[in-house]
Amino acid sequence: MRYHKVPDETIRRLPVYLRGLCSFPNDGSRSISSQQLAEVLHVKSPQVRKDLSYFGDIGTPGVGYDIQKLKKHIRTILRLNNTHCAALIGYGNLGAALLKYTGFKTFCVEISAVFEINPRKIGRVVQKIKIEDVSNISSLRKRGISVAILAIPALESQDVTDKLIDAGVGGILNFTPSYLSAPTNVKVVNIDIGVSLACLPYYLPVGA
Amino acid sequence: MRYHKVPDETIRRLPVYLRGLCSFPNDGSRSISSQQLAEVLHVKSPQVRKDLSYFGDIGTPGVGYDIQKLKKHIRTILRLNNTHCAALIGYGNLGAALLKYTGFKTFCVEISAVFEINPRKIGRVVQKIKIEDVSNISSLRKRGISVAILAIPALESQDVTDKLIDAGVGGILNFTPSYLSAPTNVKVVNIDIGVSLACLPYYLPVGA
DNA sequence: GGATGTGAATCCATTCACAGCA
DNA sequence: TGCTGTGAATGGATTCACATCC
Repeated sequence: MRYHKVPDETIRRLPVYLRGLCSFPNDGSRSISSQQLAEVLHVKSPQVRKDLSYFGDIGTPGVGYDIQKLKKHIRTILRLNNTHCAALIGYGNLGAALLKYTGFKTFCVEISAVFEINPRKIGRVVQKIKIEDVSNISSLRKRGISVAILAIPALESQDVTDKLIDAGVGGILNFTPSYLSAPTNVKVVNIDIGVSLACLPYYLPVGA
Repeated sequence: MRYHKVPDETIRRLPVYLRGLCSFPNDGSRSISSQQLAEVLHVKSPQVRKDLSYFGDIGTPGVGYDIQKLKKHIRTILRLNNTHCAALIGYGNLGAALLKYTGFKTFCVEISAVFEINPRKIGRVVQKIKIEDVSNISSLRKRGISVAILAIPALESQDVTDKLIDAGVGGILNFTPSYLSAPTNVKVVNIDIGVSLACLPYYLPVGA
């Protein structure tokens, strides 16, 4: 296929496809069509085909996609072949929940370091991980950790972000309600829980 | 302004604008321009203007937007004038964190009921709320609760969703990694934590 | 002068429709 | 025949540029 910039939206759907494939019976047929996959995930089949086509000819015309090969292919694209270690910044209510969250396993991502500002929490061992002072963030580069999850109060978010960037972190999952300023080579994905909830009442039928 | 369908993206930005306005000094100038607001929130100023223009002439040419009036206006649009009560389904790690989450206050949304499947948790009182059996979900309609937060395992998600819809819930914030089938008059907003994290490695510089 | 509100233009993503291959 | 891969068409949302109004 000729060169095309891969849309962010496509990248975002690849993990969804991967999870869909993982939940597929491994024993039965070895192949799956774009239509079958689309049906399970509630997306359109041309979307699946176009998304995958950005990365070369992965499927077989007349047959479909080999399930195992497709899984491997998506993992390779997303760089999820070998386990990624992530740093969790902030061990408050949300941080603690994220540390126990099991939904990262499918994607071979694992939280392997936890940082805190609160001195009372530093040094505690949680889920076999010793909570470190945020000043230790600078050690992330030599520890090979380049992904971070930010679950701290908004006020400190930019300070800590700067530290993360200094430490060579290239991807940040931001749970704070702040815009994080970062260079273009650092990817920030925002999850704004408050905003997501605040949208709902708008859609309620009038009178409810 | 003539009739135009309001894009979902616009609705999603309104809470962001609202939060931005709330953090603005209340004492100083009474007005704010689209440019000032855009700067704080890191969006483009024509975007702010177009978003707001969907709802009539809110601003004053040559002056800007009256901060207090704009806040009130956005709250009215989003139906956030009076406090909305929300039901939390699932008191696991994530559910517990969400119950303590303080980021809903800005938007006048408050969790006022908690439901669980696990009998060991039912009856416990957390944050002054007594955890109820999921079978009680049917009581939501007469309790005037029409928004729900779903933080349960994927397996049960559709079953519980059906219960919520039966109970008249019109908006669901879905933290499960499943597609929820719902009628068009029920709004589902998805937060897929695993997928959001799984996207990050793709953007890392090669070799990292 | 200065900032809004908005049609027009642009950009981006989704969907279609079909050529080409197994 | 059946399904992929893809250029073309469509559909939406963002951005521009300017007429309009305080």
